[in-house]
Amino acid sequence: MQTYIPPLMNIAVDITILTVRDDRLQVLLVKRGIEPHQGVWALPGGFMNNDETAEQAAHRELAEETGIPHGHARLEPVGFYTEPDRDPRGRVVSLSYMALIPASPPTAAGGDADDTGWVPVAAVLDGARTLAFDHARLLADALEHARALLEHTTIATAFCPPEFTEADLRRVYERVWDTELDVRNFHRKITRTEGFLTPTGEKTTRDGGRPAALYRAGDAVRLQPPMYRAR
Amino acid sequence: MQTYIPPLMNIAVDITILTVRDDRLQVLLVKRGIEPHQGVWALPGGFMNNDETAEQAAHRELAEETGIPHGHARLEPVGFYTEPDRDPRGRVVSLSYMALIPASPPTAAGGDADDTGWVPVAAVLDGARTLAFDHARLLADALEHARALLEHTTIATAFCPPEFTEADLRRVYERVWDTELDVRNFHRKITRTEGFLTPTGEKTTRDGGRPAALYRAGDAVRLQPPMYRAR
DNA sequence: GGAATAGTGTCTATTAGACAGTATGGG
DNA sequence: CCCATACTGTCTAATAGACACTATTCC
Repeated sequence: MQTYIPPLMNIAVDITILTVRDDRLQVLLVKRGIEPHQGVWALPGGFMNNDETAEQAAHRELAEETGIPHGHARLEPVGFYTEPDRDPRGRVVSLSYMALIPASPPTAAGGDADDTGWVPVAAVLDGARTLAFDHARLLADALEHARALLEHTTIATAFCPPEFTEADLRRVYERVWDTELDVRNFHRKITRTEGFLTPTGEKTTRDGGRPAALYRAGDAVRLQPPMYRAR
Repeated sequence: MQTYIPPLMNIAVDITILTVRDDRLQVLLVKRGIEPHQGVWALPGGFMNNDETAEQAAHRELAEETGIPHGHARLEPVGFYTEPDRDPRGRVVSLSYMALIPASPPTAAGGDADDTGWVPVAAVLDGARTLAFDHARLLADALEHARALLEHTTIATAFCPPEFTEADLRRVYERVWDTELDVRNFHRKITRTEGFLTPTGEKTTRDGGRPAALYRAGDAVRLQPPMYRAR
């Protein structure tokens, strides 16, 4: 029996960064600077180096391409993509991560603002905006993953700034699930789930309208029982 | 700017095959024939070839190592494992799949029976049985994935033979979740969930005891509302 | 007082959880 | 009749779903 030499392949990490901006769910994209698909929008990402984990690679690429500093996004693994012909350069397997971040962070503190932008997720899903490679599928899968996480975990607070109101949190659910929720039932659910919210005692200041109570994310990670999407 | 050459790596697929045998949850393992970890039990798997997807590679390795024919196991992707030092031979990224199969299939129709065996999952989790590489972690993650799938999908029928009884299905839940379920509440849940079960009209024949009605898996994939594990 | 936003209470319907007795077959 | 296994009904508790009014602040 002769020695078997296993094939070598490139491994990429691709990251779907989602946020709620302008009351719409948006995804952070970068314009590709090189072929293939030069000038086409794509998910941020890149090849994994030999001395790093996939998660470290994802954080590094995020910092390089979009200016999101290491550790500012809590990355959730989504899945892997292995079709042999998914990259015209040759065999590339992609590992996909997803993160939810609050609206309006510095989107390009280290990246190039011209080549980094928020795009409404709906524009990609309905085909109005084409992405490079199979990134539209990565995005769709990441979105479904995010939707499921909102049901079973308290991760929605990761979409919000450190201090947020009930309405902020509700808008996250509504825009990610693309639905409208009953204000009163939502209130009951999030306030009666132990550890979901920690009241700060502070209130918003604003022009017009009653000030809203501010909350911080609580300790709970699981949402049990879950928050249901439309049956 | 000089041309960037991305690192090349080996990609392995590893498969966690679970079944309920002898009223215990068991996992299909193979004894490694080569270094590293020669003679140690490991999950079936191997390196991905250049012209196949990860799922095709998983089916191929299953057939080669365990005799489970291509397509006889419905493979569910679980996740990826990328720590740089997880394989002493060098950089190997593993893609993990899981499948649930009925008890007592031919375990080694194409594999070597001496090197293929069922091991109680509990023996691995409690440390009584050591696995090669980080396969104990892959198994633990795959098990958690299976447990969650049982909650939200009708996949438990995949553990059962084509025709099965309520008791068969209940034992699957009980052994995967490692819990005891109330017979009556379980009956209500599975019979009132549209599309979970299709009655065949047949009954078991057996020595002693009332014959049980036989069912086939229904059309439904999602279990909505879910079947809850202990709160 | 008007505009804008925040914050809740109640009734009903569905489902889960707890619980024990009857039914059917073989010997 | 005894044994073994299958099958099911009811009451209660928890939670989701539907629904509308009051509260607070700014102008």
